[in-house]
Amino acid sequence: MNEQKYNAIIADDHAIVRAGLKDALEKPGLIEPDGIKVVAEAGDGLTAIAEIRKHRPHLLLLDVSMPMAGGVEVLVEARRWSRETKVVVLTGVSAVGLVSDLIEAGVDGLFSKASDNTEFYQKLPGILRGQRHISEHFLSILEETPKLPMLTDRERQTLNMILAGRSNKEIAEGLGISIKTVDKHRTSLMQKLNVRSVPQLMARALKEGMIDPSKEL
Amino acid sequence: MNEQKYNAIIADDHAIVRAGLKDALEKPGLIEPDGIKVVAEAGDGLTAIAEIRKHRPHLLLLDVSMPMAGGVEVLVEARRWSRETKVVVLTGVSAVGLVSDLIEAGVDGLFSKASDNTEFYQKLPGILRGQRHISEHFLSILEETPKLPMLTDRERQTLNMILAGRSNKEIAEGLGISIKTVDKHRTSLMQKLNVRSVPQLMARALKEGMIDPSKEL
DNA sequence: CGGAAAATGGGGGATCCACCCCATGCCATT
DNA sequence: AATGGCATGGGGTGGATCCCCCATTTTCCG
Repeated sequence: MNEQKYNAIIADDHAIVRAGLKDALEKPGLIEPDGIKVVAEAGDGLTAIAEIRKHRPHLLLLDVSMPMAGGVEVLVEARRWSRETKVVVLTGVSAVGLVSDLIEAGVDGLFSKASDNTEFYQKLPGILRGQRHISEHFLSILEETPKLPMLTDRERQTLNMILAGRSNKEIAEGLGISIKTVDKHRTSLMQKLNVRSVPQLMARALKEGMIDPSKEL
Repeated sequence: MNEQKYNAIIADDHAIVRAGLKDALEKPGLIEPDGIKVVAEAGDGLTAIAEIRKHRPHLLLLDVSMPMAGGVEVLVEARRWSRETKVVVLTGVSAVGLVSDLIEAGVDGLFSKASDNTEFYQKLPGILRGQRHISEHFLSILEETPKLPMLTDRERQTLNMILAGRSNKEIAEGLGISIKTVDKHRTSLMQKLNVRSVPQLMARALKEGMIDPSKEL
């Protein structure tokens, strides 16, 4: 019979990812000597929550982007119904807000889908025994981004107009100030965000999810 | 000994997906009686293209959303350098423009990451032998025709790198062509999209939803 | 085969941008 | 009163861009 010490639930909207994770978990010797039994899978957040209430597993492998309910919601619900379950989140996105939300919600493990799996394999046993591990990648992200609240009013205004595709001259006319002043704000912006061109600035702002379409002049 | 009849390259920005796919491909009896040998993996588009030029494999498993170069771009480049390679695309998104682009570019197989893998496993052998299979899911999507401006291969390639925040010079180096050619593609792009600057181009691409802001570095 | 479209690359010029210098006010906190 | 941050501008330089002109080759399609 199976003498597996731990069981787990996998929640991800991609069947291929679930298959790969299940294979890794259940393979004896890779993570646990006897493997980890996968008792349920879920392709959306609501199913994930239902399965957690039903099985109350030792481990929940969770994707952040899922239909019906995202990573943070499922994490909170998992905590409500199964306090002993260790929740490990795998994410393909590294938006600052999401990462800090997950950590504040008390996630037990946080790994990037893009990075090498060996880190994931190595840390999982410790997490099952009560340790906590956040991938360096996310820690560095959190440290490198107290830059957003450092934006001044004018800089934020300018940034939003840049993201709307307006040129220096158009922004100057829109805000009723000189082109040189806009240039100054833009230069400060780029320094604070550590970029060297407008396209890079836009790409960066998009990646950080700092879009605010509801700003008026 | 391993007498594997086919070899393959896997391109996906998520290591876990690559591991799962590699496992499935190489497992004897699941897809091919002797399994399919995975000769290389790539985590971004440029690496994928380089590996294709190097190995010229029978099969390329390709993700659509990757850093440096997206699915369509890699597909086109794969065709350029290794015409006999069968290209099978796995996608988590089902944007109409993307799907039609892939089909027009001559993709050999198109499957959804979210759907069950059995369809993928069953159809792969036929694709390796010259058949073509587009998942029903995408065919139904194509019924509702969109109308996006017709972009050429190079233009689309250039557009994606512009959206990543790269300059003319960086794009030229990345694609191995002259700055002037990149400039020409960019000019054509802006004419077709009716904009007059890169920021406007990016803003437009945002509005049309032809960009994925939630991408990891 | 022939033509069209795409891709490649170059010259040149007007404009814009990135980034340095500088100064003047206006506020806050100290 | 003073220091510092923010916002406002100007001058100037070098580089990048935008957009014309032009040419060649490759590729695709009827």
